[in-house]
Amino acid sequence: MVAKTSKADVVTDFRRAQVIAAARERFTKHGLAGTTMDGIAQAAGVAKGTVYLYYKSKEEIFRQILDEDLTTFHDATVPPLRGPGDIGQKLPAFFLGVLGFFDRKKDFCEHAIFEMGYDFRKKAMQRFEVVFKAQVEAWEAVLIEAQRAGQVGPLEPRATAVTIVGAATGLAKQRLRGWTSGPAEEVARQAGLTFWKGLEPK
Amino acid sequence: MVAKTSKADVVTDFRRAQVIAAARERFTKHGLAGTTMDGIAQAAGVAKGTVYLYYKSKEEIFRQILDEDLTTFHDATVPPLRGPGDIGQKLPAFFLGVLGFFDRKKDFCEHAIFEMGYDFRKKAMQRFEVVFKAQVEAWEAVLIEAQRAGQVGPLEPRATAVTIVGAATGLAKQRLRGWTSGPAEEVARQAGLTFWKGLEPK
Amino acid sequence: MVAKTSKADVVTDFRRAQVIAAARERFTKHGLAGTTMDGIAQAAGVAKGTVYLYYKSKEEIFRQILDEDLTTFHDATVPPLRGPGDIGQKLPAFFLGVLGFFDRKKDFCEHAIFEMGYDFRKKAMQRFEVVFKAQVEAWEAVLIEAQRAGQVGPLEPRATAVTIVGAATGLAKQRLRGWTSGPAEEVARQAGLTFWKGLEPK
Amino acid sequence: MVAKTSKADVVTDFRRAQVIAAARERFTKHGLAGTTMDGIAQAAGVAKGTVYLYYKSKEEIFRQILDEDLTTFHDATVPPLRGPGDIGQKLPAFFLGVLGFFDRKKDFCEHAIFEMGYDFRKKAMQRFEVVFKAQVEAWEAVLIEAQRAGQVGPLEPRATAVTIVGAATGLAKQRLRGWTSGPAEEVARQAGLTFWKGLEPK
DNA sequence: AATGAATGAGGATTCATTCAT
DNA sequence: CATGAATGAATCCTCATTCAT
Repeated sequence: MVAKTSKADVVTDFRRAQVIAAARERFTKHGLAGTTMDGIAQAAGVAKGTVYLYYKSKEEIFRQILDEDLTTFHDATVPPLRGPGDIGQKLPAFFLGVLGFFDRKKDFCEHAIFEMGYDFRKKAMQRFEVVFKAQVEAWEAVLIEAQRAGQVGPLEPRATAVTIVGAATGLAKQRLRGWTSGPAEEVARQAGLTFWKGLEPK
Repeated sequence: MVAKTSKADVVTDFRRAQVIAAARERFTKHGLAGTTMDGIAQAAGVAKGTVYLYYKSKEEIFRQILDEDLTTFHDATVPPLRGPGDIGQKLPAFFLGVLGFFDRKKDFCEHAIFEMGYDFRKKAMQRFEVVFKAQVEAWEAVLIEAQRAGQVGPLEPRATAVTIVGAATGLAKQRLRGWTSGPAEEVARQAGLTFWKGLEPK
Repeated sequence: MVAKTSKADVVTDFRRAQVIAAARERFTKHGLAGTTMDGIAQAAGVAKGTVYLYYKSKEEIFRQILDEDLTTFHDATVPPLRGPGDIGQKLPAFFLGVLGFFDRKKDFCEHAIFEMGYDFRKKAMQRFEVVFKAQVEAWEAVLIEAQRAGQVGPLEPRATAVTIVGAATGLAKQRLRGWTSGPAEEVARQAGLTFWKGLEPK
Repeated sequence: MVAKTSKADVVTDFRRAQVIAAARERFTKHGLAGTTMDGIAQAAGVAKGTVYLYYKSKEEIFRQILDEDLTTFHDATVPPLRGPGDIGQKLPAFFLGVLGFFDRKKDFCEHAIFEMGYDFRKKAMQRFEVVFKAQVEAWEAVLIEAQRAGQVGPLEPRATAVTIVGAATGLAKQRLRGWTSGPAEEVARQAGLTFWKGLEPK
């Protein structure tokens, strides 16, 4: 039997997308605390009550946006590490993935990541953690493999993986703050080089 | 003649410290928005009105904590870069400074850095920016000098400085999240090595 | 096509009237400072938040009441002076207009006129001033015209106008205080006579 | 035995005067509600607690000022009516007394008279009432006497007295508002004339 | 399904008054 | 007597959530 998408489902999907888009815009502009359900409803062009038909609380809306973005983030950074290519290629690619994501989501992340309450953040961060851990593990695997192949020196793989991932998000955050301005590609290349070649003169 | 501290001054200092300590604890547990003046007062063991005798608003309390911490942060990370020592020493020292600061201020920074409202954050971030910029500039100077002395290869100093500073805060943030657990010294050493030696085999 | 009043408009009008009526009552009983939004809401039989749906602050409510009453006041006293009739008729009519207004608005005016805060009053008084000035000017015109027609003696029109207007409000205020009790008509007639005939024996 | 004024009494009197003077200034500038005990204490150059040593509440301070001023007001307006002189002299003299009082106390009255809360005003107004009633009665006596002597026409004495007193305070209030600016003497003379001669041509 | 009016708990801030020193 | 730190009740206003239409 063929999966059937009823008219109701279409409407529901449409409304949810409408609300999410509006909420993203508001969270972006005003932060989590500064965003009101009124604001979201208005931006979505529906009545406040309607928002509650599709999401049962402000938190749920926020969580969904976070979920979506984290999935995007994961997909942009982890799978490539599992593919072919040597570290010299994977380093800048990874940095670019991270920087690119934050550049694109700049608006939202600017507030979103940083503005949640206690319990709320705890849950949100667990989700972030999953992605970061996946990145660290992917890098760890890459480094172990590279060591086996003699492509890198005798560094501790776990610690190095953490350093790389930390550096990537650190750079991204600095870009969010506007402290680094060049094109993401150039920054990613440069950072990749620093890690790959080190600072020591040859 | 010796500077004289009146009894009133002592009490004032004591109360302010009391309030700041309490506020730090509350901001830590509940975030900026989640912290109430009632909560701060209670944690400080005084009446709500008393808090207002020493700070005229929640924002002022927050700002003071931020100021204190930023000064500490700056002093722990920038001056050492200006002192003697080669990059191989300065790298882990710098990482340790950053990690150590966030480890110690973990409580407060956890929320503080990331939770302020729109306009509010703008101002707060300008203060953070000052410290980060100072770090970047100090590193840039170190790298230029090192290049002149032939101690490092032909990397672009500014971009490299940004990478180092970004990496340091990135690592610190990961520790805040509990994603890296070892002693700060070890992490700093490891990260320093990665930057210094690079990943390439010799 | 006939102007259409939507149901929403009707409800809005009703609520606003409800709030204004309640506020009038509270201001009357407790004065401006002594009236709380809770009190107004309660008197209006709605929740506090509801009041804020229709007026965005206590001040706005107060201002609206003031505006309404000042318009009424102006219309009851100034236009008649511009119509036909000699001073002997206009005097008691004017007194009656002023007394009647304060009698009717007794409740509110009792406090309203006299109880606003510093800056606030300044603005409110400018509005009052407009009405009083209009009265004075209307009287001045009446007196000048009457002099031209030889109906009054050689008094200074401006000063006399001020005296008449001052006397009218003074009388009204005494009634508010309960110091004069007779019917407004009689008081107005009597005062009109005093001004018209003077105290001197013929 | 001679009344002895102990040193304590002198200090007490001094302090009370100090507080009253300061309070007058603050009430004048900021109104009743806008004046804080802190402000009064500061203006008096004593500590807040000290104010409470001499007056047990803000209301009591206010009441005392009112009492003082009302006594002044009474003495400036009522006794002269009982002295010799015809109505033609007493009218401008009375107007001048009223205007002069309000001119001098302008600062304080501006707020004081008009800003008290419900119960508070009730009491305050009873005191005002006493003075106004005394004025009305004094005028009534003057008019009755004058009628007996054939100096005025057949007007109703009570109503006329009310009109005169109302006019006087009305004029005074207009001056407080700044709507009449000339010298008090001239305004009083003018108003006296209007009442004495009436508006009718002779 | 959609609406948006109504709700009321919650929070920052003020200030008259008290009381230990 | 004098002080001024401490108190906490009181008030204005916001906004997430509900529910009758």
